[in-house]
Amino acid sequence: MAVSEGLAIGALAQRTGLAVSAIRYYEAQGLIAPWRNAGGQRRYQRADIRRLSFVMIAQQFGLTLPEIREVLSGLPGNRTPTPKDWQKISVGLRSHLDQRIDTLMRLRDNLDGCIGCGCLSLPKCALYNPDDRAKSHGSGPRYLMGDAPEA
Amino acid sequence: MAVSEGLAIGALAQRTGLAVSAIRYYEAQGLIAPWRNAGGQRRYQRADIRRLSFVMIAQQFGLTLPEIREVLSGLPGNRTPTPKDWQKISVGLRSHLDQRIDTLMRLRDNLDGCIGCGCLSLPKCALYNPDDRAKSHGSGPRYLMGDAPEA
DNA sequence: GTAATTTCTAAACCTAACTTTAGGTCAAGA
DNA sequence: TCTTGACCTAAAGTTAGGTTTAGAAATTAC
Repeated sequence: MAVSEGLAIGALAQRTGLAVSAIRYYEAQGLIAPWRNAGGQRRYQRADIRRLSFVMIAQQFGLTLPEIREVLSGLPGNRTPTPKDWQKISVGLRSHLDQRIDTLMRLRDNLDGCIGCGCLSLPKCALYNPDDRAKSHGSGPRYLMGDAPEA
Repeated sequence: MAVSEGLAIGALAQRTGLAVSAIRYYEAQGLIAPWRNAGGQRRYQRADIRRLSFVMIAQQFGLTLPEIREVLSGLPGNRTPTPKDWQKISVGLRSHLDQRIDTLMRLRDNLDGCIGCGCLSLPKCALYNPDDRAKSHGSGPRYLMGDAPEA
């Protein structure tokens, strides 16, 4: 009944649509930091709903959890973030997204060229060296093109 | 010295830039089918260089290995694929790529709206329900939005 | 006051796309 | 022929992003 006992993890899960296990996992990854009540259970602020929403959106944009943590570190630590604060860090997302779109459009253009010439033969094909490393740490052949482990 | 003893796996690896282990893995996934020489070693056709190139390119486009296998099944099985054959299956890639670009552009537009309003609060935010399931089986919260396991 | 929920931690499991390791076989050059 | 380097298989390890399980403690509901 107290105004500010905070949300239990289950309640936060319901509000965000995330699984309880996912929320705990995000905490382990440093994306969210609840406090503990007397019994050792996690309690969250209402602002954390928004924080997790941001995490989910950033994921749709293709950011990894470490990247999202980085972006979130742009929020003030000493007070509840304002809409202005959120807008500020959202701008970073926008440029990330722009880059991804650029990359894909470049790939598409190259593919158009290749459909025309039927090449697809290495190393002549332009598709083969789209000169961006955007995909470098995703899936796909792990050590392709200079991304090899040391030694 | 025979004209057609085929490429050993190491040679194919060098031509494509793939790791030997990756090529064996692709075989296990049904993406490529070498024959065996008398000693049981894998031998490849020169056309397989192009086949693996296609695999790598399709991966950059975001296709999974099963999807790539599916696309490759559009090639003739009884003869070496011609440039025309490659062009034919490349068209499918083009539409896949178009979809991905569309999705991202839609996300970007929504983000622009959200930067304006500072919302990011569920479930009002448009970013939250970009009404496409493109991301559904990628990474991210696994059972988000109706993608739950049975029972 | 007790039963039913929630929550807790730690550790194991999951998928995709590979790599690494271990123990042995094949092939090519001197 | 002998030796080195390439190749073989099967199984285990890796990373990201979580989920599942097990056993115990806290909370809530009646």
